[in-house]
Amino acid sequence: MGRAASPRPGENQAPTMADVAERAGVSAMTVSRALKEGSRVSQATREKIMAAVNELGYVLDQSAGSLSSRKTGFVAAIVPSINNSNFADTARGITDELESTGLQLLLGYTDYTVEKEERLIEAMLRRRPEGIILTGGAHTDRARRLLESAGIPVVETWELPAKPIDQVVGFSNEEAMGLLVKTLARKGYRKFGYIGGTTSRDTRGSQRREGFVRAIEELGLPPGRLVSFGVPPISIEQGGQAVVSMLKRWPDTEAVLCVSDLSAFGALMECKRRGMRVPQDIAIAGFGDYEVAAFCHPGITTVNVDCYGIGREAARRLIQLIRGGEKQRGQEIVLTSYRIVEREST
Amino acid sequence: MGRAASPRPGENQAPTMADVAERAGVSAMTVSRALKEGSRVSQATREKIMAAVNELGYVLDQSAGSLSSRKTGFVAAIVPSINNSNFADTARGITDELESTGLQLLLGYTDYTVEKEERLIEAMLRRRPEGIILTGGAHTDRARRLLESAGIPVVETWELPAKPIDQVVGFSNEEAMGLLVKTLARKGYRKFGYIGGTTSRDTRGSQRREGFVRAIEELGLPPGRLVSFGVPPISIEQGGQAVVSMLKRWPDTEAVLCVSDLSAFGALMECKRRGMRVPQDIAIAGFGDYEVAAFCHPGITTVNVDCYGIGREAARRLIQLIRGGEKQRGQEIVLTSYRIVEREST
DNA sequence: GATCGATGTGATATCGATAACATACCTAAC
DNA sequence: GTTAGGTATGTTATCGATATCACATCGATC
Repeated sequence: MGRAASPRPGENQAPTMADVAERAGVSAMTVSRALKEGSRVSQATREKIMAAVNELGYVLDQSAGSLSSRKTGFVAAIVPSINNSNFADTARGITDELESTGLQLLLGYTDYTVEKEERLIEAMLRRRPEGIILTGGAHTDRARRLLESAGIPVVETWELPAKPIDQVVGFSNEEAMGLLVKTLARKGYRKFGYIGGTTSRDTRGSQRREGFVRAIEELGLPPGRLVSFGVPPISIEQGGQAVVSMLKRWPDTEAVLCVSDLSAFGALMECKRRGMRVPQDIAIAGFGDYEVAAFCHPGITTVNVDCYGIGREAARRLIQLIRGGEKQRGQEIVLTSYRIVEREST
Repeated sequence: MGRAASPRPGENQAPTMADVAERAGVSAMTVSRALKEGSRVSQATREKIMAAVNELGYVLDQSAGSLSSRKTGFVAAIVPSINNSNFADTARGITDELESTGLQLLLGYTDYTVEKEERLIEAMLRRRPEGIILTGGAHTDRARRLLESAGIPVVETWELPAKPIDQVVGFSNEEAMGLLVKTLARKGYRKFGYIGGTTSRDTRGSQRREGFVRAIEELGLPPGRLVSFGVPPISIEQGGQAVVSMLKRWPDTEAVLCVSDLSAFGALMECKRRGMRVPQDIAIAGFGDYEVAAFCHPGITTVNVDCYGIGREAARRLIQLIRGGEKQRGQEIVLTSYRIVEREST
C-alpha cells in the first residue's frame, strides 16, 4: 500500500497534484496547466487552484513532470574548483543566465583531474541534463563517448580545445600569457621567470607556460626560468615558496610571471617579507585579475579574463542549442576577451 | 507515438533500460538489478548486461528511477554566495561528505537576501531533495512553511538561530567576535572601531557587530566606533574606503575590527598605501581566516572558523536524518569550533 | 439557426525506471 | 524421494506528472 487511499489531514506526506485537484474540485490536468505559465485556464479556476496549492503547501514535483515531458530542466556544469574565484565567477554567470529560463544548474568540480571529471559527467548524465558546460578541452575517451551517446549539446569553456566537441566559449591562454610577456618586455624587462604547478593536470596552466616560453623565444630574450611548484592549483603559500626557489637558483631574475594571481600574491608578499622592493628589485605579474591583485599593495599586474562573461555566454549558447534542437549544431567558437592590467608590481 | 517502436540503429535517441535488456537478452528488471550495488545477479548475466551497457553507451536515468523508488538522491544546499571562499569551503565540505553516499548536491546562492532564499527553496523543493542545508536562521515565513510541508530534514549552519527548524551546525558569531575584542583588549588596545556592511541582510554580520558592541561594554571601554559601508558582503575595496571614513571621523582609533577578512585586507592595504604602520599606528583584525589573511604582509589577526568542517558535519547530520527516517528528529545543535589567530596586524 | 473556431476542461496513455510479488530452478536436509 | 529454503530472474503495477486527444460551451458569422 505505502500510502493510505485517502490521506488523513496532518499526515506527514507531501501532497501531490491529485490532492490539489481534489481540493480545488478540478482534474489534475487542469492543475498542471494552472501551474504552468502561458496555459489557458480561466481566472476563476486558477484562483481556486492557487488557493488549494497554498493551503496544502504544494510544490510541483519536477522529477515526475520531466519524465513525461521528456525535459528535465537541468543543465550541468563542471568546473575545476569552486574555491577559485575565477571559476566561481563563471558558475555565477551560468546561474544568472539560466535564472530567467527556469533551467536549474547541476554544478560539480573536478579538482583538476580528468578522472574525476569523467565520474562527474556520468553522475550528471544520470540526471538527464539538457546540456552540459565543461571547463577546458581535456577529457577522457570514455567521457567523450558518454557525452556523444547522451546526444546533448556541449559547451567547452576557458580554453580553445584542439578537438572541440560542440561549441566553445573561451580564449587562448597561450596567447594571453604571451601578450603579458610582450607587454613587460616592452617595459624593458629581459630576464623572465615563470612560476606554475608541476603536473600537466591543469591544461590552462600548461598552456600559459607554453605561451610564456614561446613569447620569450619569439622576442629573442634569454631563456625563461621555469619553476614548477606543487600540484595545481598552486596556492598563495606555494607562490611564496616558489619565488624563493626561483631567486635562489636565478638571483638576477627581473620579472616573475605566475600561473595565477594567487601564486603571484604569495610571491609578492614573500618578496616584501624579505625586504625586496617590488617592482624595483623584482617585478611580479599574475593571471586572472582576482580581487586581491587589484587591492593589494603594490597592485599586481595581471591578465584580466572575463570569467563571469564566459559563464553567461556559455549558458546563452547552450540555451540556444537546447531550444534550437538539432539544427545549427555546428562547431562554433566564441572568443572571449582578455586584457593586460598594468599595476604597480611591474 | 513520439518514438519509433523499434528504434533504428544509429538513431540519435538515448537508449533506455529496455534497449539494454533486449540486447542482453534479459528483462529490464534484471538490468536494473545489475546496475544497482548489492543486488544478486549471476556473474554471467551481469557481464552480458555490462557489455550491452557499454556498447550502447547507456547511462541510468535517475529521474525515472527516483519516481518509483520515491528517492531522488538529491540534497539541496543554499549559501549566501559561492564567490566567498568561506562558503565555498562549506559547499566543498558538503559535496565531499555526500560523495560516498551517492547523493547529489543541488547548490544555490541567495546573494544574502531572504527573498531569493525563498525562491531558491521553492525551486529546489520542486526537485524533491531528501534533505536541505541552509545558511543561517533567517528565513521568510513562507519559506518556513514550504519546508515544513515538504517534510524533509533541515540543517541550518553558520549561526545559532533563535528558532531552529531542525538541527543546527554552527557557532555564535556574537561570541566569536566578542572573543576577538577581548583578546585585543588584553593586548592593551582600548579605542576600538568596527567596519561592516550597512543593512541587516547579512545576519552573521549583524551578530558580529552586536558581539563587538557588547564585548566593549562588558570590558568598560570607550564606546566602539561603528562604520557601516556598502551592502553586504563588503568587498576588499569597500574595506579600504571604510577605514578612510573611520580615520577621518575618529583619527585616534587604535584597533579596527572588520566583519570579514576581505574588508580587513582592504583596510590594511589602504593604511599601508597611506604610509601608516600596522600595527604600530593602527591595528587591524578580520574574521574568517581567508587564505589572504594568512599570507599578506603583515598577516592579519582573525577568527578562524571551520568552514569546511561545518559543511561536512552538516551533511553528515543530514544523511543520518535521511537514513534514520522520522525518529530522532530532535532539535540538536552542534557547536563548531572557532579560534583567534593572532598575526602581525595587531 | 447552423456552422465554425476559440476556449476551457477532462480522460487516458505514457514517460523510464523500481517495488513487490511470482516463478523456476537448484541444493540440502529429513 | 520429498520438502524446505535459497538464488536468479520475470511480470505487473506503480511512482506523479504531462502529452494528446476528446468533448463541452460559447459567441460570431453567414
